[in-house]
Amino acid sequence: MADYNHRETEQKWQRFWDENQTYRTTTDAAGQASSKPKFYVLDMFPYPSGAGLHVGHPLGYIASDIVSRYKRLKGFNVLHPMGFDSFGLPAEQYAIQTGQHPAITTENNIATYIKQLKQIGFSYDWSREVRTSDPSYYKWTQWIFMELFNSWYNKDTDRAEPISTLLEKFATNGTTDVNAVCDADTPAFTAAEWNNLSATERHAITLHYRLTYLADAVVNWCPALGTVLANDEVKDGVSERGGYPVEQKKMRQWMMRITAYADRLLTGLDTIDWSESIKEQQRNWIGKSVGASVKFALETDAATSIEVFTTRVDTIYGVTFMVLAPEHELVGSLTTPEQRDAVEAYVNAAKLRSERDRMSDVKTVSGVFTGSYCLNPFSGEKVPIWLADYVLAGYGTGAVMAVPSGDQRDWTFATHFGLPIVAILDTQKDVDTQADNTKEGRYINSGIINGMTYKEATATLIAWLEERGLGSARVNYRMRDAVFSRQRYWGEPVPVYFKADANGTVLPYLIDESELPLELPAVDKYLPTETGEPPLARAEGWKYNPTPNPSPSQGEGNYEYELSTMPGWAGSSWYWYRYMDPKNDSEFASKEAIAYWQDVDLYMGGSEHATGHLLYSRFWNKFLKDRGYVTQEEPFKKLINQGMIQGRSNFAYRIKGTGIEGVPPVFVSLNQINGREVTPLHVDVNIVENDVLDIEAFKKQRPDLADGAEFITEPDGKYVVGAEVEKMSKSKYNVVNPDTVVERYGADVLRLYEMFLGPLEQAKPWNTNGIDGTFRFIRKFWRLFYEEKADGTSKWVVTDEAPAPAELKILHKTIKKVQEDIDNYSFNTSVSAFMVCVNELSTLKCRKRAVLQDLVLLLSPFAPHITEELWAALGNEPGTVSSASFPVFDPKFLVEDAFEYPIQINGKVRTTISFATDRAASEIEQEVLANDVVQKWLEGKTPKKVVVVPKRIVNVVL
RNA sequence: AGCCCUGUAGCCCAACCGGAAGAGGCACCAGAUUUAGGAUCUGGAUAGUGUCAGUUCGAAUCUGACCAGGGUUACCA
Repeated sequence: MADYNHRETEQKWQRFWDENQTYRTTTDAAGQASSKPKFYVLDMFPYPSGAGLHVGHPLGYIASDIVSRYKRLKGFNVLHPMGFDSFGLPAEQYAIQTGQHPAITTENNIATYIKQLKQIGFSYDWSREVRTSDPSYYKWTQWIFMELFNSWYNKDTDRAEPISTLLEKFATNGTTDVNAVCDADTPAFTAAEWNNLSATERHAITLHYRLTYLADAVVNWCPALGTVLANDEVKDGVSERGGYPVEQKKMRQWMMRITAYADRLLTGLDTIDWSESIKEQQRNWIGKSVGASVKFALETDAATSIEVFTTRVDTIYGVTFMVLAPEHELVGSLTTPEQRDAVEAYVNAAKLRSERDRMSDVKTVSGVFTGSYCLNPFSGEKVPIWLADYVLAGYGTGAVMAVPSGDQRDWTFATHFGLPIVAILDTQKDVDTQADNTKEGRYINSGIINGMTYKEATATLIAWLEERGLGSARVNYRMRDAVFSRQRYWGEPVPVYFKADANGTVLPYLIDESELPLELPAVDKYLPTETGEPPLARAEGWKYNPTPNPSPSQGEGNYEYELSTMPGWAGSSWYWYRYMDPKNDSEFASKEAIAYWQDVDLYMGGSEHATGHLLYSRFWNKFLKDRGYVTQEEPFKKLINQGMIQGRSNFAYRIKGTGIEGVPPVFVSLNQINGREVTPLHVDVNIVENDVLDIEAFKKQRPDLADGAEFITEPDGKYVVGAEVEKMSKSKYNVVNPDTVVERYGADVLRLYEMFLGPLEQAKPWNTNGIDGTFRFIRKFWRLFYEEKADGTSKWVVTDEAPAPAELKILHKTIKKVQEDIDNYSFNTSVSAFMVCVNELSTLKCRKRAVLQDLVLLLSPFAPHITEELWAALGNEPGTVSSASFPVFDPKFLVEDAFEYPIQINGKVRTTISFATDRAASEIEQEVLANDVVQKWLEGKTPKKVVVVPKRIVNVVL
């Protein structure tokens, strides 16, 4: 064997692993899975985009693969799968442009992905691969949808229950005992009333309770994409994908009652090991506010009142005006004839302002008086009612009791329109210059709460309100129910059809479970129809005919299916269970498999899913738990967000005034610019090495820029480029493809180098400059085993000699460090620990099998190919390095007899003295003070204090 | 505007519960080897930890304020 050949070796082992299914995880459904403890390592579901992987994508995969391999060596039964979230917009957009079926595009993209992933040597159990767009997978996504449809949320038991328990309650006691999360306009009725209803009437009522339901919702409609978007798919008023404008539109949509779980989604965060920033983002998204709702009756109509939500009911005596959202339903009836023109103008202007305008313009104060008044329930004072667009129709009740002395927005509004400002706490300061939202002090100008503290006042006011039916304590959430419909083709069909009863009322019904999966039909085009219906309306003859066959003569059958499809997050909200039992055709995963694997121990992925996927998955998981299908309340115990890998762009500098009409371009090297006016132009980072440009390659690649160009180089003839960190993207010519790196340096080097770049969770730029270091490391490691001879051949030099203490010390120091680092997900430091180890063993010329074999095992999670090769060369069964045992750290090899103490005088090191590690501090102190150097510094004085820290330092304080 | 993360050699990064600022890598310089380049080996130089205070015998580490960069949310009553 000559010098290490990574191409040959890596391909050999990748083939071996494939053929021998080395990483196949066996959990047999019988439950006797394995006596080993389980460990589930999961990477976030990738969407297989057409561009393939760039060098930033594998970062998290490498880290999770290291953990997987490490845990296997540590005796765990590891589940480490990979699959594809393969429904989605890009394939569909491509289909619209080219007419190619998205399934074909998706298939091709996945093939590229798998090829790239396999090249990096990941230990995925590919036999468990799943794809959300596969009918055998989405059968179960549809099944879960059906379960949601067949469930309601019982607030008394605080969990989801089958709809049957609700029907029982209706039949025995009507709505009296029902404490459910349901629509706002749900009617109340008695058991007798219920029992007299027709089947369709009953069905209509249950629709108010189901965890997925149809509603006319104001949605984010994106005309360019032809679909609605969830709130988390809209960024800055434009679509996250594509950046198209989004407008508000009322449409009939399937909704998910995630708000039923708001509180559990919030409290569950305290039980999981996720980064504080992600948890905080989820908390903000859920947006729980504890407060009260209060009714303000109208001055002219005591029967009608405006309800507000407030978190500071204690400030109610400071209310000097009321503000409604321009969309508020009472606006019309509240407006007096004198104000009508002004109000209408304002409401219309607000309607025209897009979400985006509103957001970009938060400074301008605007509003209009309706002319009407309501009454403060406590003081009975007249409160003028205004409209302003700083009040959001969608939050709380769309109305705010304005307390200018305590709330800055109210203060700004009051000041602008000359409304009164009344202080209500004796500690409030300068309410003439700004609002003061303190809760300290005692109330003034405040009727029944004068002299009370915040706590006393709040309790008193709420009790008073509840007694009179004028309000109550209330919790409000910012989070809304999630829109579940997408007017798209490439997604899961919703297993619902619509049927009219004798009176012509059309209601949704689930298809029969035996008919799952409801497969996506073929269509002639992937666009909405001319009448604006979703693409599925184009499917010829796509109608529901329940089995056994209905009689069409009676008007049965040929029912319309739901034409919208599910959103991207549907398939990814439960996929980790499918990996547990991916081929199961009778359940989404067997009870035994779920009981064994339970939950994900380590979840690796980007933080961009903070409020989308990670919230929806927790929601569905809680639902499945409630219904008894899964065992854990939270799906992902530990979450790590790998940092984004940014691009590092390179620039060539063209002197201004050159490269235009007849003037040939002149490029000047970075250090030769000397204040000249230059235009920086991106150059492909792949033709730059250590910031030196390959001029010939540049000319060839960009004749448009460099044809006939002159290059002013450094004195040594090199053209040095500039560099800047930017997002990795094609347009910036800074994309580095992992395939290129693997070809040149090998997968092991890529893996090591990606980890070596820096802390996993930190964002960092990709810079190929440093990769030579890890490349040298791998070869140096190889040379511990094979020595190169003068004639260029290599010789196996490992011996069976007993290792020396110094060698064992190096080994065990490394075992300890690597183990601790992996446990802390600090992979950059373990790579350098390996470098130290190999450097030290090389210096000692250590060839001992007892040391080197353990080192091979230690390194195998990071560099699986070379270690597999050496493991076999050491005489072990080929292909078994991943099923061996991790070397055991033994502290006895690290024991030191003596420690060289730095001796400080007043914090400055003046000398060092060696002491046995078991010397008592008092003895050390005496000897230190007797030391010549110390005596010299003492100058005969007695030290104030002597600090002796065992095995660290001695400090003599004068 | 709020919250979170990060500031250590030319660059990427280490330094545990405060204990001699440097482990590792890149780049750079010198030497050895080599026909040359590459590769390899040996040796070397460079920072006082973003700024200012505080706590301490002792601060890169803890606290506070500020500055810079990145992320995230955004009128939530």
